[in-house]
Amino acid sequence: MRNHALVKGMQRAEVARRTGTNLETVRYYEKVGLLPEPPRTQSGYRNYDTTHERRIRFVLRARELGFSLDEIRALLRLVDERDQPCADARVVAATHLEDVRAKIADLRRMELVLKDVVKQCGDGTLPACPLIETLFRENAVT
Amino acid sequence: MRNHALVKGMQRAEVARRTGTNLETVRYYEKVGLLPEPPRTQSGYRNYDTTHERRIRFVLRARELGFSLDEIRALLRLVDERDQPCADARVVAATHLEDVRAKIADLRRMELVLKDVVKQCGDGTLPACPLIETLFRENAVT
DNA sequence: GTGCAGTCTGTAGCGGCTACAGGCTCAAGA
DNA sequence: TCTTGAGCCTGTAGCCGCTACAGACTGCAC
Repeated sequence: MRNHALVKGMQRAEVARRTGTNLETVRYYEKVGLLPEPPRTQSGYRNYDTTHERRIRFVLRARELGFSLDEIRALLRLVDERDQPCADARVVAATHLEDVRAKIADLRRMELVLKDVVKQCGDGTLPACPLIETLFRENAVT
Repeated sequence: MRNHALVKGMQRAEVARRTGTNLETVRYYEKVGLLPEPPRTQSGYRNYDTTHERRIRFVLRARELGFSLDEIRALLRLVDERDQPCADARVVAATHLEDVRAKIADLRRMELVLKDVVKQCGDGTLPACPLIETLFRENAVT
C-alpha cells in the first residue's frame, strides 16, 4: 500500500487549473511566503499535494474578501501556530471590515458627485460643461 | 507695465504647497504628460504660473473622484482641443460612474460576508473559528 | 531522434505615486 | 568674501499584487 507512490502530486499547471489561479501567481505566492515550498522531483519540478491546494484556496477566498497579502499572511500564521486563533483572527477581520466600510463611504461620495455631474451634462450639447467646470472648481468632493 | 516682470511665477515647492500636492507628484504629473512643461529659469528651475496651478487642481479633483490618470489625460485633451467637450467628457464620466458602482457592489458583498463572520466569531473564544473555516471553504463570497 | 509542450529561473512591467542619492544654485549671515 | 544650509535638479528604486516574457532545461509522444 505505501509503495503505491504515496499520494501522487501535481505540477504547477494542474494546481493552478484546479484552484482557478493564474500559473504565475502560484509561484508568486510561494515567493512571498504564503505557500510553503513544495517538494521537488529529481529534475526540480514542483510537486504539490492537496494541502497546497487547500492553502491556495484559502488565499484566494481571502483575496475575494479584499484581505491584503499581509493580512492573509497573518491569518495563515495564526492558523499554523495558534491553538485558538479565533480571537486574533477576528481582530484582523474586524479591522479589515472597517477598511472596507471606509472605502465604500469614499466611493459613495464619488458616486453622488459623478451622478450629479453626468445628469447636469444632460445630452452633452451644453455650451459649458458642468463636469469640467466642477473639476476646475475647488472642493469638488467636499 | 509689461516690464514689471510679467506675472512672477513660483517654484515647485510653492505650487505643491498651494495645491496641497506632494512635491514629487508635481514632477510626476509633468513626466506622465498631465502637466505641460513649465518654462525654466536660467539655472534650470521650473517656473510655474496660475495656469499650471489650475491644471494641477483639476487633476487633484479628478483623482478625488476616482478618475484614473488615463481618464484625466483624456478629459484634459478634450478641454484643450475641443470647442464643445461636454458630450465626450460626459461619456468618460458616465463610464467611470459605472466603474465606481461596480466597485461599490464588490465591496458591499465583501462587507456582508465580513460582517457575518465577525459576528459569528463572537468574542473569539470559540474552539473552531468561523472566519477561518469560511476561508478554507469554497465559494466564500458566492 | 526530434519535436514540442511543460517547467525552471530571474527580471521587467503595470498604476500612482513616494523617497532618496548625488549634484547644482541661491540667498542670508559672519 | 566666504560659508552654510536650504532648495532645486536629475535619475532611479521601492511600494502592492500580480502578470508576462526570455532563455534554459525536461519529459513525453511519434
